[in-house]
Amino acid sequence: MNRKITVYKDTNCGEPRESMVDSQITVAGWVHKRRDHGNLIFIDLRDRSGLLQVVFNPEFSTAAHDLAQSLRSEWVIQVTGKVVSRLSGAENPDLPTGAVELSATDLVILNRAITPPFEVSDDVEVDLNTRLKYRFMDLRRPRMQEILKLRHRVTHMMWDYLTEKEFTQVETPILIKSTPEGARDYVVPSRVHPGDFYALPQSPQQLKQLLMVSGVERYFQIARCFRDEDLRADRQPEHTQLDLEMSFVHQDDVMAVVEELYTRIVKETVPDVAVNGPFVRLTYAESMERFGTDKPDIRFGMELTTITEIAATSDARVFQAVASSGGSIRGFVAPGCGNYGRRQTDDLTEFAKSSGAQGLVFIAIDESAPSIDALEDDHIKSPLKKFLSVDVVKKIAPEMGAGPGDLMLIVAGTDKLVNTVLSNLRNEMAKRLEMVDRKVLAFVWVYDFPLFEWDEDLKKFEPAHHVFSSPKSEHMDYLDTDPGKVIGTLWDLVCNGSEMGSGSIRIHDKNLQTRLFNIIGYTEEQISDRFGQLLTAFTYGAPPHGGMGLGLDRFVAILAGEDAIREVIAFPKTQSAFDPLFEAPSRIEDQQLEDLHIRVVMPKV
RNA sequence: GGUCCCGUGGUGUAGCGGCCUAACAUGCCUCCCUGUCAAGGAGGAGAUCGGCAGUUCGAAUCUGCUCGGGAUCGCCA
Repeated sequence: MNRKITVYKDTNCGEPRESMVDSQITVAGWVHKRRDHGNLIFIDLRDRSGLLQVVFNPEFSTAAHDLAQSLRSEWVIQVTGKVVSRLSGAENPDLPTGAVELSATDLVILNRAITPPFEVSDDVEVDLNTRLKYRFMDLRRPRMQEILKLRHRVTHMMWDYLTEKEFTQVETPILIKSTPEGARDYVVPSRVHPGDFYALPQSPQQLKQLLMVSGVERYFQIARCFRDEDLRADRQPEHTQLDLEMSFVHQDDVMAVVEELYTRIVKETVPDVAVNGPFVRLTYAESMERFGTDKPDIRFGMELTTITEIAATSDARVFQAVASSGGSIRGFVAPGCGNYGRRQTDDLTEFAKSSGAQGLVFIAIDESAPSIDALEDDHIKSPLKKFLSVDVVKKIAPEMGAGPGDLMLIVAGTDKLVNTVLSNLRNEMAKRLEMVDRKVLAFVWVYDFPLFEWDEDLKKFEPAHHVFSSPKSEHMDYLDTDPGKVIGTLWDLVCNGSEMGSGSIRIHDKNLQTRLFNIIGYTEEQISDRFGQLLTAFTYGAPPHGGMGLGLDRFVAILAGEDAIREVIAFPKTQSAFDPLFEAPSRIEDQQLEDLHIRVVMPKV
């Protein structure tokens, strides 16, 4: 053993094995646990590689043993000694190093620690505020170390793979210009230009398109993006995305790159998780029809069925009214839930209402029913039973694919509402019925999104995705006649029901881009102020190009099996966008404000 | 901005109108202990129950407001 990792240690705690018995080693790390037997002291020493049991025995070194008595949790020490086999029967099979231990001859205390706020261990549940306030301690936990390493591996593979594919990484500025559409900007005052502000980028969108005009051809960046919007489990004010853009490509070229990259990452980082290949492809229309959402979780069935016409033939007023007003009646089958009691169905109704539904219609088919054909009145349970004849149920059930013992869940209303409610309800039922296989990653490309969405409140078209996406060439005519019908060359990558990223083929023509801005109601002034640089660039020879922005935090969270992205971010913020460790945001000095030409006006209480 | 859940020694929980001058586990401190690894044994310190106001003879326990955390709707091109 003649190696040296650093001046402080030549071996990592997690390394010693039987084969190293009799070697003289020096390790350094944190006191994980001490067990003091008086004349014999055991220390579990921890570094990032794992745990090693160190024994202080006065027979080998009284000095080290005496000093070891003072050791406490989380002290930082350096120990030299000999690797020895453990006494027979004293091995610890739970520890990779459990067959051996370090018989200490020298102990150096590198630093002491006050009593930690919580134990550095995976099995203690600690209040989130405390964890974040002491994030430096929280990150010592093996699980958090593992996540940090996982995240590193993912970004490393992105660099490697994209480099292999001849992408160039380019950094774009963090101080850019506010373009106040979409999310709220984080804003930075300028000292040099009184009254003027920079904004932090919501994404490097315009910059990467400019890089395409610059002839970079293949660009990527692990880019930080900022949005001043309310937080969620899967949303932080700053998040990281894999941003990439390619010239001379069509949709399939971009998808191929991302699909290969993501598949490779999943296979290498979480080999025990199954990933579907090739990724499923669904048009937006098909996804909405079958799942009621543009981010379908396809790990389970329970797909939606439309029964507007059949349901309208029943005596149920709700159904008749919705059908005649152009709404839809849709539902899905919860298999084996025909025996749900009042409490369970009430619960589901409540859930549906919380998603915006007026109500939830369910039809339960008793499992004693011999078949749907032989269905009798007694076999049916439903709040609308009075209005649903056996004949109507006999038509609805086969249409929806329900059999004896099943529960049909039906919602009526506007298309949008029905889809929202049913897709939420479908995910909820999958959770309740434990139909979700956590060892599966089901990737879906959802493509052919409409370019615009009609905003009922503002009475105008809004970009459904973003303003730079190219309309399908065959839909150009609709731009003037019926913008709502225009399909864009834009797509999302979805995994297990969450959006992992979105991409599109961009517009590279000034006139077309201007037409789109006009459709969503931007004035000439707004266009030149916010997008002038891009439009100008387009007049100097812009190649056709397209690309994607892919959420890194969500991807790592999915790989790690975490629900909240804050678990995969080293220093995240709380739901009120506060950092308990630094206590940011905070007041600044009056002098700073003065330098920035800023006066603070506090809100009235 | 709305709705819901949570807030008790360092940490995690119990208590949910008087039995609480607040319990348990763990951590912490002192002492004992040569084979432990959830070490063990003996002893000890430590919270007025997020804050404020109210109801009540009496509040950790009920009510209102407020602060903080979380989930979610709005929002997030």
